[in-house]
Amino acid sequence: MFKVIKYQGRARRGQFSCAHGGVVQTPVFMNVGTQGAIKGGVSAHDLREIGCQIELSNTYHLHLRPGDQVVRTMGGLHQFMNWDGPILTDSGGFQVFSLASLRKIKEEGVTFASHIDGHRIFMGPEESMQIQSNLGSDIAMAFDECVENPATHEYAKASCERTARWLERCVAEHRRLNALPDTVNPGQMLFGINQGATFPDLRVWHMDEIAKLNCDGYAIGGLAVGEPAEVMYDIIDAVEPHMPQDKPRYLMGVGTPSNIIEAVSRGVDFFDCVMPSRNGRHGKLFTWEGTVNILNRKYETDPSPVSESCSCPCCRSFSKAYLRHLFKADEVLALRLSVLHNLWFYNELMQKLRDALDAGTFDEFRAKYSGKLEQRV
RNA sequence: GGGGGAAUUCCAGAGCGGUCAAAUGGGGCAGACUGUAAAUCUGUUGUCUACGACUUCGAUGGUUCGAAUCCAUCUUCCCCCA
Repeated sequence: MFKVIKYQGRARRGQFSCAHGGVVQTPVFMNVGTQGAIKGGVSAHDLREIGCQIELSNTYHLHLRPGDQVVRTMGGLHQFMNWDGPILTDSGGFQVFSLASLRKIKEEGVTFASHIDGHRIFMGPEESMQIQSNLGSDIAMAFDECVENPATHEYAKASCERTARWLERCVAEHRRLNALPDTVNPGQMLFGINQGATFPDLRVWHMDEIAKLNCDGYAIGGLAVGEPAEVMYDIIDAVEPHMPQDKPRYLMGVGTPSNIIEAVSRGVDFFDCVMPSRNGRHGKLFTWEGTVNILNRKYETDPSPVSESCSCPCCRSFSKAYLRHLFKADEVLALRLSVLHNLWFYNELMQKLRDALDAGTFDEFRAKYSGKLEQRV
Protein backbone atom coordinates (compact mmCIF):
# COMPACT_ATOMS: atom_id res chain seq x y z
CA MET A 1 0.00 0.00 0.00
CA PHE A 2 1.31 3.41 -0.91
CA LYS A 3 -0.11 6.85 -0.71
CA VAL A 4 1.27 10.27 -1.38
CA ILE A 5 0.55 12.53 1.56
CA LYS A 6 1.77 15.69 0.03
CA TYR A 7 3.32 17.11 -3.12
CA GLN A 8 5.73 19.99 -3.33
CA GLY A 9 6.27 20.56 -7.00
CA ARG A 10 6.95 17.06 -8.24
CA ALA A 11 8.53 16.04 -4.93
CA ARG A 12 6.42 13.61 -2.94
CA ARG A 13 6.04 12.92 0.75
CA GLY A 14 4.48 9.50 1.10
CA GLN A 15 3.72 6.48 3.21
CA PHE A 16 4.28 2.90 2.26
CA SER A 17 3.26 -0.21 4.12
CA CYS A 18 3.69 -3.87 3.41
CA ALA A 19 1.82 -6.96 4.54
CA HIS A 20 4.66 -8.06 6.78
CA GLY A 21 4.16 -4.96 8.92
CA GLY A 22 5.80 -1.64 9.39
CA VAL A 23 5.05 1.66 7.72
CA VAL A 24 7.79 3.23 5.67
CA GLN A 25 7.88 7.00 5.46
CA THR A 26 9.05 8.22 2.07
CA PRO A 27 11.26 9.48 0.57
CA VAL A 28 13.33 6.68 2.03
CA PHE A 29 16.81 5.28 1.72
CA MET A 30 17.06 1.50 1.83
CA ASN A 31 20.15 0.33 3.67
CA VAL A 32 22.02 -2.21 1.59
CA GLY A 33 22.78 -5.58 3.15
CA THR A 34 23.50 -7.63 0.08
CA GLN A 35 24.18 -10.89 1.84
CA GLY A 36 21.85 -10.29 4.76
CA ALA A 37 24.31 -8.07 6.57
CA ILE A 38 25.63 -4.58 6.03
CA LYS A 39 29.28 -4.95 5.07
CA GLY A 40 31.59 -3.57 7.73
CA GLY A 41 30.16 -5.45 10.67
CA VAL A 42 26.72 -3.90 10.96
CA SER A 43 23.82 -6.10 12.05
CA ALA A 44 20.06 -5.77 11.87
CA HIS A 45 20.21 -4.72 15.52
CA ASP A 46 22.42 -1.80 14.53
CA LEU A 47 20.06 -0.89 11.69
CA ARG A 48 17.31 -0.25 14.19
CA GLU A 49 19.56 2.06 16.15
CA ILE A 50 20.59 4.16 13.16
CA GLY A 51 17.07 4.80 11.93
CA CYS A 52 16.89 2.37 9.02
CA GLN A 53 13.31 1.80 7.86
CA ILE A 54 13.85 -0.80 5.17
CA GLU A 55 16.69 -3.11 4.29
CA LEU A 56 17.79 -4.43 0.90
CA SER A 57 19.32 -7.81 0.14
CA ASN A 58 20.29 -9.61 -3.02
CA THR A 59 18.78 -12.58 -4.81
CA TYR A 60 21.87 -13.71 -6.68
CA HIS A 61 24.17 -13.55 -3.67
CA LEU A 62 21.81 -15.26 -1.23
CA HIS A 63 20.97 -17.91 -3.80
CA LEU A 64 24.65 -18.78 -4.05
CA ARG A 65 25.33 -18.54 -0.36
CA PRO A 66 23.83 -19.83 1.86
CA GLY A 67 21.17 -20.81 -0.70
CA ASP A 68 17.58 -19.57 -0.72
CA GLN A 69 16.37 -23.00 0.42
CA VAL A 70 18.51 -22.67 3.51
CA VAL A 71 17.05 -19.25 4.21
CA ARG A 72 13.56 -20.64 3.67
CA THR A 73 14.29 -23.50 6.05
CA MET A 74 15.42 -20.94 8.60
CA GLY A 75 12.06 -19.23 8.40
CA GLY A 76 12.78 -16.65 5.72
CA LEU A 77 15.21 -13.77 5.57
CA HIS A 78 13.49 -11.67 8.26
CA GLN A 79 13.91 -14.40 10.82
CA PHE A 80 17.31 -15.48 9.52
CA MET A 81 18.92 -12.07 9.90
CA ASN A 82 16.63 -11.01 12.75
CA TRP A 83 15.24 -7.95 11.01
CA ASP A 84 11.50 -7.47 11.43
CA GLY A 85 11.25 -4.38 9.26
CA PRO A 86 10.54 -4.42 5.55
CA ILE A 87 13.00 -6.08 3.18
CA LEU A 88 13.38 -5.50 -0.54
CA THR A 89 15.32 -8.04 -2.55
CA ASP A 90 17.04 -7.06 -5.73
CA SER A 91 16.46 -9.58 -8.47
CA GLY A 92 19.93 -10.40 -9.71
CA GLY A 93 19.46 -8.05 -12.64
CA PHE A 94 22.28 -5.86 -11.43
CA GLN A 95 24.61 -8.88 -11.48
CA VAL A 96 23.82 -9.22 -15.19
CA PHE A 97 25.65 -5.90 -15.37
CA SER A 98 28.28 -6.19 -12.63
CA LEU A 99 29.25 -9.76 -13.47
CA ALA A 100 29.14 -9.14 -17.22
CA SER A 101 32.31 -11.13 -17.81
CA LEU A 102 30.80 -14.19 -16.11
CA ARG A 103 27.43 -14.45 -17.78
CA LYS A 104 25.57 -15.11 -21.01
CA ILE A 105 22.14 -13.64 -21.79
CA LYS A 106 19.44 -15.40 -23.77
CA GLU A 107 15.71 -14.93 -24.11
CA GLU A 108 15.02 -17.53 -21.40
CA GLY A 109 17.35 -15.90 -18.92
CA VAL A 110 20.97 -15.56 -17.89
CA THR A 111 23.61 -18.20 -17.27
CA PHE A 112 26.19 -17.12 -14.71
CA ALA A 113 29.49 -18.66 -13.79
CA SER A 114 29.39 -18.34 -10.01
CA HIS A 115 31.88 -15.69 -8.90
CA ILE A 116 32.64 -17.95 -5.93
CA ASP A 117 33.52 -21.28 -7.53
CA GLY A 118 32.69 -20.89 -11.21
CA HIS A 119 29.84 -23.39 -11.30
CA ARG A 120 27.06 -22.61 -13.76
CA ILE A 121 23.81 -21.25 -12.53
CA PHE A 122 20.82 -20.27 -14.59
CA MET A 123 18.57 -17.43 -13.57
CA GLY A 124 15.58 -16.25 -15.52
CA PRO A 125 12.45 -14.39 -14.44
CA GLU A 126 10.90 -17.52 -12.92
CA GLU A 127 14.03 -18.52 -11.01
CA SER A 128 14.49 -15.01 -9.66
CA MET A 129 10.88 -14.93 -8.45
CA GLN A 130 11.23 -18.37 -6.88
CA ILE A 131 14.37 -17.39 -5.02
CA GLN A 132 12.84 -14.15 -3.79
CA SER A 133 9.75 -16.05 -2.72
CA ASN A 134 11.91 -18.41 -0.70
CA LEU A 135 13.71 -15.48 0.86
CA GLY A 136 10.31 -14.11 1.84
CA SER A 137 11.13 -10.47 1.21
CA ASP A 138 8.36 -7.87 1.30
CA ILE A 139 9.25 -6.45 -2.08
CA ALA A 140 10.57 -8.56 -4.91
CA MET A 141 12.20 -6.81 -7.83
CA ALA A 142 11.56 -7.88 -11.38
CA PHE A 143 14.38 -9.71 -13.15
CA ASP A 144 15.87 -7.27 -15.63
CA GLU A 145 19.01 -6.54 -17.54
CA CYS A 146 20.91 -3.53 -16.24
CA VAL A 147 22.57 -2.37 -19.45
CA GLU A 148 26.09 -1.05 -19.38
CA ASN A 149 26.97 2.50 -20.32
CA PRO A 150 27.51 3.48 -23.02
CA ALA A 151 25.12 1.27 -24.99
CA THR A 152 23.98 1.55 -28.58
CA HIS A 153 20.36 2.38 -29.26
CA GLU A 154 20.05 -0.93 -31.07
CA TYR A 155 21.29 -2.97 -28.12
CA ALA A 156 19.34 -0.95 -25.55
CA LYS A 157 16.15 -1.39 -27.58
CA ALA A 158 16.51 -5.15 -27.90
CA SER A 159 17.45 -5.38 -24.23
CA CYS A 160 14.56 -3.36 -22.84
CA GLU A 161 12.11 -5.18 -25.07
CA ARG A 162 13.38 -8.42 -23.58
CA THR A 163 13.23 -6.95 -20.08
CA ALA A 164 9.60 -6.06 -20.80
CA ARG A 165 8.87 -9.65 -21.82
CA TRP A 166 10.70 -10.86 -18.72
CA LEU A 167 8.44 -8.69 -16.58
CA GLU A 168 5.34 -10.43 -17.92
CA ARG A 169 6.90 -13.73 -16.89
CA CYS A 170 7.85 -12.28 -13.48
CA VAL A 171 4.31 -11.12 -12.87
CA ALA A 172 2.85 -14.51 -13.77
CA GLU A 173 5.32 -16.48 -11.68
CA HIS A 174 5.06 -14.07 -8.77
CA ARG A 175 1.28 -14.42 -8.77
CA ARG A 176 1.54 -18.21 -8.86
CA LEU A 177 4.05 -18.33 -6.00
CA ASN A 178 2.13 -15.92 -3.80
CA ALA A 179 -0.93 -18.14 -4.11
CA LEU A 180 0.83 -21.29 -2.90
CA PRO A 181 -0.40 -22.42 0.52
CA ASP A 182 3.08 -22.64 2.04
CA THR A 183 4.59 -19.52 0.56
CA VAL A 184 6.91 -17.73 2.99
CA ASN A 185 5.48 -14.24 2.57
CA PRO A 186 2.09 -14.31 0.84
CA GLY A 187 1.87 -10.53 0.85
CA GLN A 188 5.10 -10.09 -1.11
CA MET A 189 4.89 -7.24 -3.60
CA LEU A 190 6.52 -6.97 -7.00
CA PHE A 191 8.15 -3.87 -8.46
CA GLY A 192 8.77 -3.55 -12.20
CA ILE A 193 11.97 -1.97 -13.49
CA ASN A 194 12.28 0.56 -16.27
CA GLN A 195 15.24 0.26 -18.62
CA GLY A 196 16.30 1.83 -21.91
CA ALA A 197 19.80 3.09 -21.18
CA THR A 198 20.20 6.81 -21.88
CA PHE A 199 17.61 6.96 -24.66
CA PRO A 200 14.48 8.89 -23.66
CA ASP A 201 12.39 7.30 -26.45
CA LEU A 202 13.21 3.79 -25.21
CA ARG A 203 12.74 4.78 -21.60
CA VAL A 204 9.28 6.20 -22.26
CA TRP A 205 8.21 3.32 -24.49
CA HIS A 206 9.38 0.80 -21.91
CA MET A 207 7.76 2.63 -19.01
CA ASP A 208 4.44 2.77 -20.82
CA GLU A 209 4.69 -0.96 -21.54
CA ILE A 210 5.45 -2.08 -18.01
CA ALA A 211 2.95 0.33 -16.44
CA LYS A 212 0.23 -1.77 -18.10
CA LEU A 213 1.18 -4.71 -15.89
CA ASN A 214 0.02 -2.96 -12.75
CA CYS A 215 2.98 -3.77 -10.52
CA ASP A 216 3.03 -2.67 -6.88
CA GLY A 217 5.71 -0.13 -7.62
CA TYR A 218 8.08 0.93 -10.37
CA ALA A 219 11.79 1.38 -10.38
CA ILE A 220 14.10 3.21 -12.72
CA GLY A 221 17.11 0.98 -13.22
CA GLY A 222 20.23 1.16 -15.30
CA LEU A 223 21.24 4.64 -14.17
CA ALA A 224 24.32 5.79 -12.27
CA VAL A 225 26.39 3.34 -14.29
CA GLY A 226 28.90 5.89 -15.53
CA GLU A 227 26.78 8.48 -17.31
CA PRO A 228 26.96 12.14 -16.17
CA ALA A 229 24.51 13.11 -13.42
CA GLU A 230 22.79 15.54 -15.79
CA VAL A 231 21.98 12.67 -18.14
CA MET A 232 20.53 10.72 -15.25
CA TYR A 233 18.35 13.69 -14.26
CA ASP A 234 17.19 14.12 -17.86
CA ILE A 235 16.14 10.47 -18.00
CA ILE A 236 14.19 10.80 -14.76
CA ASP A 237 12.53 13.92 -16.17
CA ALA A 238 11.55 11.98 -19.27
CA VAL A 239 10.27 8.87 -17.49
CA GLU A 240 8.61 10.31 -14.41
CA PRO A 241 5.46 11.63 -16.16
CA HIS A 242 4.86 8.08 -17.41
CA MET A 243 5.12 6.47 -13.99
CA PRO A 244 1.88 5.79 -12.10
CA GLN A 245 1.25 8.59 -9.59
CA ASP A 246 -0.22 6.26 -7.00
CA LYS A 247 2.68 3.80 -6.94
CA PRO A 248 6.05 4.18 -5.27
CA ARG A 249 8.96 5.13 -7.52
CA TYR A 250 12.37 3.68 -6.81
CA LEU A 251 15.59 4.95 -8.35
CA MET A 252 17.87 1.96 -8.15
CA GLY A 253 21.42 2.24 -6.90
CA VAL A 254 21.38 5.99 -6.40
CA GLY A 255 23.31 7.68 -5.09
CA THR A 256 25.23 10.62 -3.73
CA PRO A 257 23.35 12.86 -1.29
CA SER A 258 22.88 15.41 -4.07
CA ASN A 259 21.68 12.75 -6.51
CA ILE A 260 19.03 11.81 -3.97
CA ILE A 261 17.91 15.39 -3.34
CA GLU A 262 17.67 15.99 -7.10
CA ALA A 263 15.76 12.76 -7.68
CA VAL A 264 13.34 13.55 -4.86
CA SER A 265 12.69 16.88 -6.52
CA ARG A 266 11.78 14.87 -9.63
CA GLY A 267 9.27 12.67 -7.86
CA VAL A 268 11.29 9.65 -6.68
CA ASP A 269 10.37 7.96 -3.38
CA PHE A 270 12.79 5.06 -2.82
CA PHE A 271 16.56 4.87 -3.02
CA ASP A 272 19.33 2.47 -2.25
CA CYS A 273 23.03 2.75 -2.68
CA VAL A 274 26.22 1.06 -1.71
CA MET A 275 27.98 4.39 -1.40
CA PRO A 276 27.53 5.10 2.32
CA SER A 277 28.68 1.64 3.34
CA ARG A 278 31.44 1.22 0.78
CA ASN A 279 32.81 4.71 1.15
CA GLY A 280 32.58 4.33 4.90
CA ARG A 281 34.74 1.23 4.73
CA HIS A 282 37.18 3.23 2.63
CA GLY A 283 37.36 6.07 5.12
CA LYS A 284 35.25 8.62 3.27
CA LEU A 285 32.60 10.01 5.57
CA PHE A 286 29.57 12.12 4.76
CA THR A 287 28.65 15.07 6.96
CA TRP A 288 26.40 18.12 6.70
CA GLU A 289 29.55 20.17 6.28
CA GLY A 290 30.84 18.06 3.37
CA THR A 291 32.88 14.88 3.07
CA VAL A 292 35.77 13.92 5.31
CA ASN A 293 38.56 11.57 4.27
CA ILE A 294 39.47 10.35 7.72
CA LEU A 295 42.72 8.85 6.39
CA ASN A 296 44.14 12.30 5.73
CA ARG A 297 47.15 13.24 7.81
CA LYS A 298 45.53 16.47 8.99
CA TYR A 299 43.31 14.44 11.32
CA GLU A 300 46.18 12.71 13.08
CA THR A 301 45.66 14.63 16.31
CA ASP A 302 42.19 16.06 15.72
CA PRO A 303 40.20 15.62 18.93
CA SER A 304 36.83 16.56 17.40
CA PRO A 305 34.28 14.03 16.16
CA VAL A 306 33.85 13.44 12.43
CA SER A 307 31.00 15.91 12.59
CA GLU A 308 30.05 18.19 15.47
CA SER A 309 26.47 18.14 14.25
CA CYS A 310 26.18 14.33 14.17
CA SER A 311 24.75 12.15 16.92
CA CYS A 312 25.70 8.78 15.46
CA PRO A 313 27.35 6.09 17.61
CA CYS A 314 30.75 7.09 16.23
CA CYS A 315 30.49 10.85 16.61
CA ARG A 316 28.90 10.52 20.04
CA SER A 317 31.98 8.85 21.47
CA PHE A 318 35.08 9.07 19.33
CA SER A 319 37.48 11.60 17.87
CA LYS A 320 38.69 11.86 14.30
CA ALA A 321 42.18 11.06 15.54
CA TYR A 322 40.98 7.82 17.12
CA LEU A 323 38.96 6.76 14.09
CA ARG A 324 41.93 7.50 11.83
CA HIS A 325 44.15 5.44 14.10
CA LEU A 326 41.71 2.52 13.90
CA PHE A 327 41.89 2.64 10.11
CA LYS A 328 45.67 2.87 10.09
CA ALA A 329 45.89 -0.02 12.53
CA ASP A 330 43.52 -2.16 10.46
CA GLU A 331 41.06 -2.53 13.29
CA VAL A 332 37.63 -3.74 12.12
CA LEU A 333 36.08 -1.25 14.51
CA ALA A 334 37.13 1.47 12.06
CA LEU A 335 34.89 -0.03 9.38
CA ARG A 336 31.99 -0.57 11.69
CA LEU A 337 32.05 2.95 13.14
CA SER A 338 32.46 4.56 9.72
CA VAL A 339 29.65 2.58 8.13
CA LEU A 340 27.37 3.32 11.07
CA HIS A 341 28.22 7.00 10.68
CA ASN A 342 27.51 7.11 6.95
CA LEU A 343 24.27 5.17 7.22
CA TRP A 344 23.19 7.38 10.08
CA PHE A 345 23.88 10.36 7.84
CA TYR A 346 21.89 8.91 4.92
CA ASN A 347 18.93 8.04 7.12
CA GLU A 348 19.09 11.48 8.69
CA LEU A 349 19.28 13.06 5.22
CA MET A 350 16.03 11.32 4.32
CA GLN A 351 14.44 12.35 7.60
CA LYS A 352 15.35 15.97 6.91
CA LEU A 353 14.01 15.70 3.38
CA ARG A 354 10.72 14.40 4.76
CA ASP A 355 10.65 17.13 7.39
CA ALA A 356 11.25 19.73 4.71
CA LEU A 357 8.46 18.30 2.57
CA ASP A 358 6.15 18.25 5.58
CA ALA A 359 7.02 21.85 6.36
CA GLY A 360 6.81 22.94 2.75
CA THR A 361 10.45 24.03 2.74
CA PHE A 362 11.83 21.46 0.32
CA ASP A 363 12.97 24.05 -2.22
CA GLU A 364 15.03 25.83 0.42
CA PHE A 365 16.48 22.54 1.58
CA ARG A 366 17.41 21.65 -1.97
CA ALA A 367 18.99 25.03 -2.62
CA LYS A 368 20.98 24.78 0.57
CA TYR A 369 22.37 21.28 0.14
CA SER A 370 22.15 20.05 -3.43
CA GLY A 371 25.59 19.90 -5.00
CA LYS A 372 27.26 20.86 -1.73
CA LEU A 373 27.29 17.75 0.43
CA GLU A 374 29.95 16.02 -1.65
CA GLN A 375 32.46 18.83 -1.33
CA ARG A 376 35.50 18.18 0.78
CA VAL A 377 35.57 19.68 4.24
C1' G B 1 92.22 -14.89 19.73
C1' G B 2 91.06 -17.52 14.65
C1' G B 3 87.74 -18.04 10.35
C1' G B 4 83.51 -16.58 7.42
C1' G B 5 79.46 -13.28 5.94
C1' A B 6 76.93 -8.61 5.49
C1' A B 7 76.38 -3.14 5.03
C1' U B 8 71.30 -0.46 -0.88
C1' U B 9 66.67 5.02 -1.24
C1' C B 10 61.44 5.39 5.60
C1' C B 11 61.64 -0.35 6.57
C1' A B 12 62.43 -5.26 4.44
C1' G B 13 64.86 -6.71 0.25
C1' A B 14 66.52 -7.30 -5.28
C1' G B 15 70.51 -5.57 -8.12
C1' C B 16 76.66 -7.64 -8.84
C1' G B 17 80.69 -2.85 -14.64
C1' G B 18 76.98 0.83 -18.66
C1' U B 19 69.83 -0.02 -20.49
C1' C B 20 70.06 2.29 -12.11
C1' A B 21 67.30 7.55 -8.99
C1' A B 22 67.89 1.77 -8.45
C1' A B 23 62.95 -4.32 -9.08
C1' U B 24 59.33 -6.11 -5.53
C1' G B 25 56.75 -5.97 -0.74
C1' G B 26 55.55 -3.01 3.38
C1' G B 27 54.96 1.78 5.37
C1' G B 28 53.82 7.04 4.10
C1' C B 29 51.01 10.59 1.13
C1' A B 30 46.85 11.43 -2.05
C1' G B 31 42.72 9.95 -5.24
C1' A B 32 38.58 6.83 -6.91
C1' C B 33 34.21 4.31 -5.37
C1' U B 34 26.38 5.10 -7.15
C1' G B 35 20.35 -1.95 -7.51
C1' U B 36 28.39 -4.59 -3.47
C1' A B 37 33.11 -10.43 -7.18
C1' A B 38 35.24 -3.95 -3.34
C1' A B 39 38.12 -4.04 4.68
C1' U B 40 38.95 -2.87 -2.80
C1' C B 41 41.37 -0.37 -6.73
C1' U B 42 44.62 3.64 -8.76
C1' G B 43 48.52 7.22 -8.54
C1' U B 44 52.71 8.81 -5.95
C1' U B 45 56.98 8.24 -2.57
C1' G B 46 65.93 11.41 -3.30
C1' U B 47 66.45 16.97 -4.42
C1' C B 48 65.63 21.00 -7.70
C1' U B 49 65.03 27.11 -10.73
C1' A B 50 61.79 19.86 -12.95
C1' C B 51 60.03 16.82 -20.47
C1' G B 52 66.19 18.64 -18.06
C1' A B 53 69.75 19.00 -14.11
C1' C B 54 71.94 17.65 -9.52
C1' U B 55 73.29 14.54 -5.12
C1' U B 56 72.56 9.06 -3.56
C1' C B 57 73.59 2.49 -2.59
C1' G B 58 78.38 2.35 5.50
C1' A B 59 83.30 5.71 5.14
C1' U B 60 87.73 6.99 2.62
C1' G B 61 90.95 6.19 -1.33
C1' G B 62 91.78 3.60 -5.90
C1' U B 63 90.96 0.76 -10.93
C1' U B 64 87.95 2.08 -15.38
C1' C B 65 85.74 6.00 -20.90
C1' G B 66 82.01 4.50 -17.10
C1' A B 67 81.16 1.76 -10.30
C1' A B 68 75.52 0.36 -5.99
C1' U B 69 78.29 -3.36 -8.73
C1' C B 70 85.83 -4.47 -9.08
C1' C B 71 90.32 -3.46 -5.50
C1' A B 72 92.49 -1.55 -0.70
C1' U B 73 91.92 0.29 4.10
C1' C B 74 88.65 1.70 7.95
C1' U B 75 83.90 1.44 10.74
C1' U B 76 79.70 -1.29 12.31
C1' C B 77 76.79 -5.68 12.66
C1' C B 78 75.94 -11.17 12.18
C1' C B 79 77.58 -16.40 12.25
C1' C B 80 81.12 -20.39 13.29
C1' C B 81 85.58 -22.23 15.91
C1' A B 82 88.48 -21.45 20.37
